[in-house]
Amino acid sequence: MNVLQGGPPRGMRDWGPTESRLRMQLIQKISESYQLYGFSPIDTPAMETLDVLMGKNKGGDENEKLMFKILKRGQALKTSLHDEATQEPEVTSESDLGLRYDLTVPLARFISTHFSELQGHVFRCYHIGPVWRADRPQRGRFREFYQCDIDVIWAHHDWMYEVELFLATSRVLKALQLNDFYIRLSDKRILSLLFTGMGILPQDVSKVSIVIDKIRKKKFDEIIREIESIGLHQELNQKIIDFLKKNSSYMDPSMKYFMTPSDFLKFNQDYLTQAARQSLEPILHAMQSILENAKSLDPSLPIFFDPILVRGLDYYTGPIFEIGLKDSGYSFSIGGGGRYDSLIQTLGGPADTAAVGLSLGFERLLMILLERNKDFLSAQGPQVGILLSPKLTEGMGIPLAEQIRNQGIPVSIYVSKKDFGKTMKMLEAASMQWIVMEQHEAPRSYTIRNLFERQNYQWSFDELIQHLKMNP
RNA sequence: GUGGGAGUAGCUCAAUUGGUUAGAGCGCUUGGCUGUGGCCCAGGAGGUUGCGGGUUCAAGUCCCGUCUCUCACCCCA
Repeated sequence: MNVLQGGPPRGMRDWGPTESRLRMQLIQKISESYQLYGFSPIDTPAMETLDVLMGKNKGGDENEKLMFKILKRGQALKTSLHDEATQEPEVTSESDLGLRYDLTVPLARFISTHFSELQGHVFRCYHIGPVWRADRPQRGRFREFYQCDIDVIWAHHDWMYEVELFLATSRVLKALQLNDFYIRLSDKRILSLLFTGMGILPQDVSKVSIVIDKIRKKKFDEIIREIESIGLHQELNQKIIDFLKKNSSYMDPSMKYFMTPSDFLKFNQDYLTQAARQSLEPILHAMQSILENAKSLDPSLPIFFDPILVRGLDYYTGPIFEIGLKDSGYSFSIGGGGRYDSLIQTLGGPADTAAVGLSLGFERLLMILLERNKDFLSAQGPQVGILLSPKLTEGMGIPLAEQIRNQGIPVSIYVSKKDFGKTMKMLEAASMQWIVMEQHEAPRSYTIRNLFERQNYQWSFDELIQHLKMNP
C-alpha cells in the first residue's frame, strides 16, 4: 500500500511557491492596513483546552460538532477509556484539547491570561492565522482556513470602536480592489426582543431567526413553509409572516432600499410590548449612532442596517455584522463579527471587559482576488538568474551568484536546455527578467540578457549591480 | 453530519447501445535543422481510467463500497 497516495486531508490544501508568495503578499497588505489603525499583532497556539473552546461551563452544541478534538495521550487516555467503560461517561472524556475553530475565543482566553499586564487599557490587536472546522468542504469553504481578526478589548463605547473596525476593514477591501463589498449591521438582541414580544418562547427564537435569515436566498413560499414546519401556534406563524411581509420590501437584495432603525421601530410597534419597546429603543439608538458616524467619516461606506441579520455564534452580546460582496457569484460572506462583552469573563477574565471584533476570511478573499484579477497580487520585483550554459560553467556561476547576493539581490541558477527558445521560455515561467549568460575575461565583464526587452548588454560587475538595483 | 453531480496522461479534453492494444492537442524528452526567443522534420517516455470489490465471454462505460472535488442542506469565513 502506498501511504503517500492521494492528497492532503479533506478540506485542506497544499500551497506551492506561487500560491505561497501570493498568500504572503496578501497577509502583508492586510497587516499594513490594520497597523495603520493602531492594531498590534498577536498570536496564540493552534490548540486550546476544550474547557476554553466550549466556553467553560456551557455544554457546547453546534460548535462542538465542528470541532477537531485532540485525543488524550498516554496514561491519561488509558484511564479515561477505562473510566468511561466502567463509570459515568460524562465525567471523563477521551479528549482534553481541541483545534481552535475561530480566533475570537483564543483571544478572549489570551486576555484573561494576560489581563494583569494589560491593565484594562484599551487593547487593539490583530491576529492572522489558521483555524479548523470539521465542516463538509465546498467552494469557498475549507476545513483549514485563515482568518484575519481585528479586535478591541475594553471597548466601552456605543459606536466608536464598531466604526473603526468598519473603516479599517473598508481600507483593506479597497486596497484589494474589492470595491463591491457591503456591511450589514444589526444587533443580536433585536430579533429576540421582537420575537419574545410576539409571544414566541425563548428556546424557539433561534429556530425562527435561522429561517428568517434565508429571506434573501429563498422564495417567500418556501420561507412560509419552513416557518410552519417549526411547529408554533398558527397565530404566531401568522405574526411572523406578517412581520416578514411588512419588513421584507426594505430588504431588497439589490441593496437599494434599506430601512433605518427608527423605521424598524415604527413598522413593528404592534409586535412589541411596552417592556420590549423600552429595551429596544437604546439598542436601535446605538445602531443609528454607528450608521451616522460611519457615514459621516466615510460617506461612501456601503453600510446598511439589516435587522434580519442572524449570527449563529452564541458569544455575541450586542451589535453584529457581516461583510459580503454584491457580486452574486459569491453567495458566501467574506467577513463577520460583533460585540462580545461577556466572553472574556466567562473564560475566567475580569468582569467589565467589553470587546468587539471583526474577522475577514482570508481564503475567500484570496480566491476572489485570483478569480477576478490574476495579476493583482503577483507583481514582484525584477528576478535575476544565472544561466549555466556551455559558455558559463558551473565553476563560474556559483561564485558570481554569491557575489551578486552579497549586494542584496536575489539570484537563482539555471541549467540551459538545448533549445535556446525553450530555455528562455522556462526562465520566463520562473519570472526572470535578467539573465547572466556569459563571462568575459581581461577586462572581466558579463553578457546580460534582459528577457523583457530580448536584448543583451555587456557590463562589468559594478555596472551589472547598478542596473539591477536601479531597475523598477 | 444528510442528499444529488463529477473524477480518463503533468494540463485541457476524446473514446458509438458494455466490444480489439484507452486516443488527440499542449507540455516533457531524444536526435536532426537553426544558432541568441516559441519554427520545422523524425523518434520516445508517460495510464492499474481516483482507490477497492462485484456482475459479464467482455467494464473507462453497469452495480456496491470508499476517497477527493462540486452543488443543495446544516452552518459559517
